Amino acid sequence: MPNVLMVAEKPSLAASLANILSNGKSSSRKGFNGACSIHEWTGSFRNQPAKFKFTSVCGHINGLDFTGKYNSWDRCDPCDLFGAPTEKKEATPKLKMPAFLSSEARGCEYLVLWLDCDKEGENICFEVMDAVSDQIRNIRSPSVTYRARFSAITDKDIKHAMNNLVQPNENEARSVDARQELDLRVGCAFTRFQTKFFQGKYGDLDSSLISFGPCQTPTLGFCVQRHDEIQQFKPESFWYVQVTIEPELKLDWQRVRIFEKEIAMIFYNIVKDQREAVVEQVTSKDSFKSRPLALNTVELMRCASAGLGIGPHTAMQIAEKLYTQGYISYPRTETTTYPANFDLRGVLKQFERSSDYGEDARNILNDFVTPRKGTDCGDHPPITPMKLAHSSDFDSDTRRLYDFIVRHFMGTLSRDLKYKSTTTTFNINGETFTATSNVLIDAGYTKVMTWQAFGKNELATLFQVGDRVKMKEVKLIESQTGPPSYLTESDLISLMEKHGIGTDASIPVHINNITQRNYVTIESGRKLKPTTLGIVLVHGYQKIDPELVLPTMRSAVEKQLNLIAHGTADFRAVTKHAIEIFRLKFLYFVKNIANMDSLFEVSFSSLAESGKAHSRCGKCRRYMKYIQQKPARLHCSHCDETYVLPIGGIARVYRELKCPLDDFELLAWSSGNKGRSFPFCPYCYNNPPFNDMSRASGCNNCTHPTCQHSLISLGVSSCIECEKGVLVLDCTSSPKNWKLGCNSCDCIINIFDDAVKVSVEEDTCECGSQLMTAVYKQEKTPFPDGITEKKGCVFCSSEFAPLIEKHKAVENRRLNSSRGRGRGRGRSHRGRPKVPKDKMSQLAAYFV
DNA sequence: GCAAGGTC
Repeated sequence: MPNVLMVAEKPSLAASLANILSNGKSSSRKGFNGACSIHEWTGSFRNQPAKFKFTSVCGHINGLDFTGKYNSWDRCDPCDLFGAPTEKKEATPKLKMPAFLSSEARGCEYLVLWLDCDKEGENICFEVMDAVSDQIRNIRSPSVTYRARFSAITDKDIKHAMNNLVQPNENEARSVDARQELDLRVGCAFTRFQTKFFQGKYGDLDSSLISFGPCQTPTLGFCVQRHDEIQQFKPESFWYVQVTIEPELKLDWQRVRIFEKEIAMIFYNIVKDQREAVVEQVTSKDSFKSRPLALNTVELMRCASAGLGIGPHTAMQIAEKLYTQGYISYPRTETTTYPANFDLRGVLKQFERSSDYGEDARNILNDFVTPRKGTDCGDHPPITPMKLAHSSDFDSDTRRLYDFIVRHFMGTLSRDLKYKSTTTTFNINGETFTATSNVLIDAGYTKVMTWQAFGKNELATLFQVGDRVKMKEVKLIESQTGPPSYLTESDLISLMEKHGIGTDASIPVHINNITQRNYVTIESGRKLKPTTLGIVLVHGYQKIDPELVLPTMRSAVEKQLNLIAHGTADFRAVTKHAIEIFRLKFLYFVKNIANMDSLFEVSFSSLAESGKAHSRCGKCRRYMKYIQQKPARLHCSHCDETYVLPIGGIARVYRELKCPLDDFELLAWSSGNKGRSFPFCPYCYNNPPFNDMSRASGCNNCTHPTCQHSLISLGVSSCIECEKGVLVLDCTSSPKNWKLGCNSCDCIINIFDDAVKVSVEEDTCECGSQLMTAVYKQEKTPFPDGITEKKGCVFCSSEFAPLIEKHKAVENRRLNSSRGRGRGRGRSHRGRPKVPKDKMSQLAAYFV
């Protein structure tokens, strides 16, 4: 019997598709990666009996990244990224997706791809084929691999797809490859360039990363555009005639308002001395407010933000949780219409006995209305409740979001809100005024969606044509137009959706990004207010190349990519062309960065004027400034050079000692009390002097043969906790505290408390460690017979044992040492490197 | 330390 492997885009879909195709007769087991399940049954394939295996991936198997040095910010020019080699890497290594798929494909003859029917899904099809090609022969053959095309997760649609299998569309898949490549190259090049440029110049930038992206930047652009409208807004005065009649009712003027005072005065004079208003016309009409469409992701995010004050990122996290706990259906969908066979009543019935929703649910069941027809995007059914929850099941936000989903669902099955609108027209000496009265006829869906309830404004009196109504007061009122408010998050989501910026799944990510990067802040009412940094960036792009921030940029790129998807253009040609355009844009941006910089200059303070004098520069001997804001840096304003410092912790001046190589004053970095610490030279830290010393190294990694702070002078033994580290004597807080610190991991061993001097000797113990000497004052010596100085091994000498803090770890090492010794000595990077005989020739070889 | 797109 042939074996057929079928793969869906996510575990939940594999389960429901298997259930449909097996008529509920599949058996399930968990896959070895812990995330995916396999559903198996026997059925028929191409008119013969076959064994089916249905499993899934978790989205993309691979992601795109640069190779080797192109991932380093320091080892390549951002401009090189437009031509740098790239490679596919496992998107989530811990899922072991390729290995999992390959293992499940063993023994299978056929592959049927049930990935989502969009371009990303088509791309994942080829990722899956690639992953199983070592198990299934001729994977590219149209009689081996099939593609199921389905537009709804219904019995009928899925079985129809199974009976009408087609082939995966390579063009669509390639268009996604092109998008990935373009986004990677453009995003990383711009991000690295502008981050380095501005961080190297300004001390008070409140962002450790100044990112650029084809989605996040236009998203920020929307927020800044509104900010600009507010800034440019000029209030205008206007006037209107306000008539109050008896009984107390203010009428609406047909001219609404007039922007010239003199003209407004003319109308005021016409009306002001009148005593009566004559009713000219009374018209009534029935009006409706539509019940909502079934709920999709974007609408859920909009409502959560605008109605519940829950941001889209959080809203989706909560929805995800509600989904995995079985309270709601799958929360990521664009579809706003219920499938034909959806058991709407069945869902409602679950709420019949609820104290919160019972009465409404029963009313709706008794007066069932067919829901409105929305759009079927062929992905997932709309978001609906799946089972009744008790309010004690959830925290406050979860409860509110669940309540919204339940009420929205019931709202879609309710009647429209119906009301009667009556407009009365008054004539006052030739000027027309009106009064409108709305009378509720049927609250409809607002009975459940109470926040949309109808604000009544029924008139106390009903008028008839010909009535003469007594006027109480006439006023000429002056007012001013007001500026628009900042963009609400809900407005922003709508704008992104309209311009095709991001997808339902990535919209919250982009909004989150621009807040995390300090480009916008979220104000009350979830309004997005751009920060100085956000404003300056967008204005800068507008000065240099407005297309970089235009919302149409994304759709223009999509248009190019669609040429690939439709097979009308070659993948290589389109990608090459698009990359070249952005490369030129990048070069132009770099060349004209001064235009953006002039805006930064006004808003931020330069490194030279921020920070405080700290330690001396080795080149000019002047004091450099210490900028503590992240990322911490030293800046020499005379040499106009910036040196980055270790992340976190503090870097203090280390006894005014100097690096023998470059004359820079040494600093002692410390991550905090009892934490890691080491001395370092700020110049060497940024520009490693030796080939075997990597960037961002302290003196404890320096192979200078004679400097008293180097690894050569102070290294004691290989680390007891990690593979490649060396324990180095750390004197930075001596004589208060002596310790051995690993130059690679976090391992710290406190030694020789109260000693006045500790040193590392030239000779070694038989265990391979360097011998050490500890000197104490007479009154504090721990050694017997009043001896104040002793030489020995921190691991082997019995009189040292009580003076070493990390006994347990040390013991472990002892146990290991006999095993590890030979190995350790043989490897040059382990243990303390031997001091070379000819120091000068060794030194010469080290210099780059 | 970078993008955007899937999804866990």
